[in-house]
Amino acid sequence: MMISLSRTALPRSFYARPALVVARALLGQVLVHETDRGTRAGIIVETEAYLGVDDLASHASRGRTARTDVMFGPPGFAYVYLIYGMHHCMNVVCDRDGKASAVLLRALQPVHGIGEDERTDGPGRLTRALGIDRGHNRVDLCGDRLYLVPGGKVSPRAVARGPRIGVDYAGAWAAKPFRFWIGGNPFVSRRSPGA
DNA sequence: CTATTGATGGTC
DNA sequence: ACCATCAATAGG
Repeated sequence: MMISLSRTALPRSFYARPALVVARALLGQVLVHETDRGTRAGIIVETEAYLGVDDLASHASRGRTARTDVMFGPPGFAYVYLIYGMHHCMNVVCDRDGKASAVLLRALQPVHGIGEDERTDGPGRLTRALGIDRGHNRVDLCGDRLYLVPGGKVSPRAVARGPRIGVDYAGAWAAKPFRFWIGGNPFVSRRSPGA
């Protein structure tokens, strides 16, 4: 099966919008990674929006550091970091240059190059299944190794929302419904009601 | 089935 | 000291 070429990748203008808009729009799109060992791809079925320096759940709220620098830059780049010493999380930088917002990719529906028994629900499993690690930090998603291509339409009725996972420390920001998933899709993480 | 815990390392 | 996590294990 042939997977789309990079020239069909979503343009930078797709990412140059507020994180909440991009988080919703990412549902149904296809994440593609061209690895040395072949192409791996999956449909995005769960995301979380991180809004900027005021969002206490966002790494950007601690200021611009070597780690968070990419979030403050132009949209359409990957922000990949290691969490709990073991798992990588992949984010997509969005909004305009200078606005530190991003969307965390939390779950995929396997499309190509992913093992039958391999799970893709949860941000750590997602990156492992696609072979994404810290070396992909700052990668341009408008390039030809790691990018997104358009997928099928997701009905607005199918989109579910809820609070983000694991951000209880973020005060009032923790309760805001900034997580999006495709209701009824069996590949969303099991902490998503209606999954 | 749910709840708890241990592994593990970069960031600040 | 703190985590945008996961898998294994213990408990009901």
